[in-house]
Amino acid sequence: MTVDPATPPPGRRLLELQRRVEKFWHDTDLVPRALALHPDGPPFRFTEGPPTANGRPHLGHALTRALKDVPLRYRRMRGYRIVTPMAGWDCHGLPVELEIEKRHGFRSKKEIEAFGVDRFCEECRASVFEYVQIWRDMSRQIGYWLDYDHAYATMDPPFIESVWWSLKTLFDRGLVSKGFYTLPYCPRCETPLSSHEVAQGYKELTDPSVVVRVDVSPAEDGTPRHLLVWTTTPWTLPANLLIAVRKDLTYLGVRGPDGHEYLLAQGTVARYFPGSPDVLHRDLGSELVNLDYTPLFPFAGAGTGRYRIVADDFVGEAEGTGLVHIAPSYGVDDQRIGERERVGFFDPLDSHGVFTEAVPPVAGKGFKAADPILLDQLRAAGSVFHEEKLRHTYPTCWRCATPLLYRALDSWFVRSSQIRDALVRTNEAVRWIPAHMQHGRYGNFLDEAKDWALSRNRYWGTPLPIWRCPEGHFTCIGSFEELGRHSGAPLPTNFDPHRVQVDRIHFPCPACGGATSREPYTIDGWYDSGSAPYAQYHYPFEPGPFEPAEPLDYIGEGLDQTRGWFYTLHVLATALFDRPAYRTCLVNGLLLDDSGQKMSKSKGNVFDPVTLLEEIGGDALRWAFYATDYTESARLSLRSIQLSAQRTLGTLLHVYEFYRTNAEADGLRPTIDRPSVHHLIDRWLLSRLDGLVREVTDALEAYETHTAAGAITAFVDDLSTWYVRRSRPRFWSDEHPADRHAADATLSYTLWTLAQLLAPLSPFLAEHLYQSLTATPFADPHRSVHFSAWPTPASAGEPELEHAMTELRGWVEVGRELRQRAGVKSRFPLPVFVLETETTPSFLHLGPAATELLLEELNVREFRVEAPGNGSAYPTEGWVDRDDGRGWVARLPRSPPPELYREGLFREAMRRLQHARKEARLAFTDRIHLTLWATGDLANALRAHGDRLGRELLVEGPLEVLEGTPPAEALHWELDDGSLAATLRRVTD
RNA sequence: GGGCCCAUAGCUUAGGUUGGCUGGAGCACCCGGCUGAUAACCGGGAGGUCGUCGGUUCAAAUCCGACUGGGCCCA
Repeated sequence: MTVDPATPPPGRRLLELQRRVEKFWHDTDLVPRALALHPDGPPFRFTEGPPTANGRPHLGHALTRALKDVPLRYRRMRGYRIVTPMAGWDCHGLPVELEIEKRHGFRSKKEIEAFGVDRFCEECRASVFEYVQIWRDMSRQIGYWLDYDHAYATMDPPFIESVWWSLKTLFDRGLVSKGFYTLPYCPRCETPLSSHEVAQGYKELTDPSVVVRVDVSPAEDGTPRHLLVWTTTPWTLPANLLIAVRKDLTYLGVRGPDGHEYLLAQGTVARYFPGSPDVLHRDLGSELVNLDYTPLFPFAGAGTGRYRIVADDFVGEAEGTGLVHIAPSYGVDDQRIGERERVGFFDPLDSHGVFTEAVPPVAGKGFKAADPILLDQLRAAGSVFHEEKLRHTYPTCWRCATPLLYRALDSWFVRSSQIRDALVRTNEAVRWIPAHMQHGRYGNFLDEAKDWALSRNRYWGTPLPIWRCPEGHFTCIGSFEELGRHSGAPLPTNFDPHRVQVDRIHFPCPACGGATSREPYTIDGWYDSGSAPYAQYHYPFEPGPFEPAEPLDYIGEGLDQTRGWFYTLHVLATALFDRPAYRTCLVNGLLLDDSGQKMSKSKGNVFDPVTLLEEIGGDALRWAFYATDYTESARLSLRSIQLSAQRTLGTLLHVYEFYRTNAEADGLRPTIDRPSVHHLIDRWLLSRLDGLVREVTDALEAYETHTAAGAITAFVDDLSTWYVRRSRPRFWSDEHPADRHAADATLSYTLWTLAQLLAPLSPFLAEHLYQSLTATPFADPHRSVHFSAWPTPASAGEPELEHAMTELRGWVEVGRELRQRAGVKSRFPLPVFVLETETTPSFLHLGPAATELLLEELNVREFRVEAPGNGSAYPTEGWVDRDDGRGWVARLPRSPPPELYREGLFREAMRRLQHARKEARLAFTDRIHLTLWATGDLANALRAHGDRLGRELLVEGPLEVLEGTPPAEALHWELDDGSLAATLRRVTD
């Protein structure tokens, strides 16, 4: 057997073995068989958070999918039945509609309606799965095992019917109702959005920041007086109906440069009047209430015709002037105050956010475009007191990036605020990872749970199943059968509950008999995905694994789902079943690039996971994700990803290659049963291994993937750099076949166990290792690491042995340091290593084998422990020492005596000759003819150890060491003590 | 303005819940070694005000408070 001079790098080899493993899984149809394991095992309930398959996956999706996969694989190996590993896809909503709008160049709903809502929806349906193949490929490459052939889809009629069932259940409990609410509204999509949609779209924007002056009646002495009012949305000024102050704030009347008097809150004066301006008046806010002012833009039909100051506690001094302009149509507080003061609403924008004729100066202008025009007009009128630009985060539409506006609208709601106490209570039963989510970010959010804006004025979504008659009676429909019953004829068997079909259905109002029509809304797509735990099984219409009393055992998604899926699952589970939706919720942090910036398309710092996986493979990427605590945001660069693969997985592959090379040479079979071992280092390794099994088990029980990976990394390092390095000669020694067998069995058993521990973490490498350690790799479709049971520790381990070994390794380090200081290479044996101490080193209790290990590692002939105080026996010239100041002094001679020096020289020569063998591409077993030329001490050294040299280099016939001039074709080396030359020829039989 | 999280070497980080000997690793760097794993391996060196300030304590990276910086969320 020859050594392959061009072994590919670990990254490449990981990818190659992944392909081999994938082929095996594919050819044997292994994945579905693995997913169906343990049909009688205890259930482990899980629901896949459905991604939207009409967009490409990004790296964050790969992260979440890898992390979600680990507990599922682990539980399966522990004998659980996963209920159920069903993939799922989110199909409805604006993202899909937008793609179709783009395709046709539509810019408004009018164009969609002209095109035909039914055709539009058909195109939406057809495009939903545009990228599903890329998603499946990505999931396969990252090793995220789900049943993709039987995935649920939120647009499937059975899914929708379950959603209708849940809506009706909530409706009957009074938790779904219609009202006038101030909502974030996208003028481009012409629909309101929910708070969790808004959360996705905050952006840095620059807006005008303006303080306008509003006239009030002059002071008694005739000095003109003005209120100072701050706004960043000048376009709302035409809709102003009131100005608010806070009762308990002090307001000052300050003399301006023009001599006029300006009113503003005391705490804000410094912001607009530098120095110490004249204070003409001092009033409490309560004294200003009911003061009339002259509106900046008085428009017919607006308000009550009287413009006045009111009081409200939401006013503060932190920003602006402490006087707040109130436009009841355009803000949550504005609406509340407007309703309280009974001034009505004035909303001069149409559904596109364009001003109507009600505001002539800007009629036909979009609300944002109106800002500069209105400002010009105010400047011309002398009403602008102060202006600047303000950079702040402002909500934009999460899909089309249009700035949103808050406006009061008629819409349908889930009254989640009514069940706030229950939401808080059920959250107490959730185990959040990280734990601070429970009462931190998520808990705080629940404490202030607002009503959930449910209806969308859109087309492609689950239609709201509520019909209304002219009298205003609402009928909520909870099943297709019920709808058929109401309409007097059963629905067709292929009934599709989307618009427009469902809009065509009318029936007599059960209350008054009037003709009903469906409320023309679709619902928030987050309601669909929040329904997945029951709707994926068409609950309650078909028998299935869903049990109303049982939360999911586990879900996992990114932090961005706090107000998204985590929330809608929770609201629906609490409202419908009075329990949490999930017992354990894994929340992973965001991905940042190597400079700590959030990865986003606009910054151009995103990795395409598909390309990345093609290059480095799933295990390498997964291992990069395990490098840090996933609950915190992770910095990733291409380099860091490649490195983390190299470190543990690459080293492990090398260890396996080492094992395989030796085992193959000897025709040995791997041992997968735990060997009974006697050799010290074998016992040490198996004790370490038992400890590792415990550590990894504990970590995976606690969902601490990174801790499990870290423990494996540390173990692989010990395995490679101590066990294998220290045991190497045992693997090819013919002198002690029993010992050789023990080493072999220990290593193969260890690799076998490692394969199982790695199965949840790096499923491809684990399978490769496992298969390679069987007699017939990739041959038996019923053998897979992913069918195997999770390993259990075979013993309590030998902690004192592990501890003593650690100490021994510490003395090795000290010894090496001394060697380095003495300037003696490891190849030159030294006579003794002395430890001066009162305490017996613990490794001495392990018997002679431990000392032997130390002697070999340090290449010294004797280890001696002496009582302190013998220091005088070691004159400083001949010795180097290290005193740790705590009663331990280590000593080493500065140089070897002549005989040992010659042995070192001999080993120097050996090493070069062995290298030459390899260069000549000889197999370990090839015998050679060898002639040497050497000078000086070197020649003596070679002659003195000629037998050994001949034996180890497999020299046939007599070994000659000549003096004089070697032939030109000989190999040639210059050593410290003379030159060496050799001719070397393979014996051809 | 409010909330949550984070801050340890140039970079990635362990340790922190339970305060205690000289704060561990890996990558990169410099020097050296090894050679039946070879695009691998081993040792040594240099590199740390453990973000800043204050408090508790015999003793603080660790506990408490404030601040600064970063990230995320909300208003």
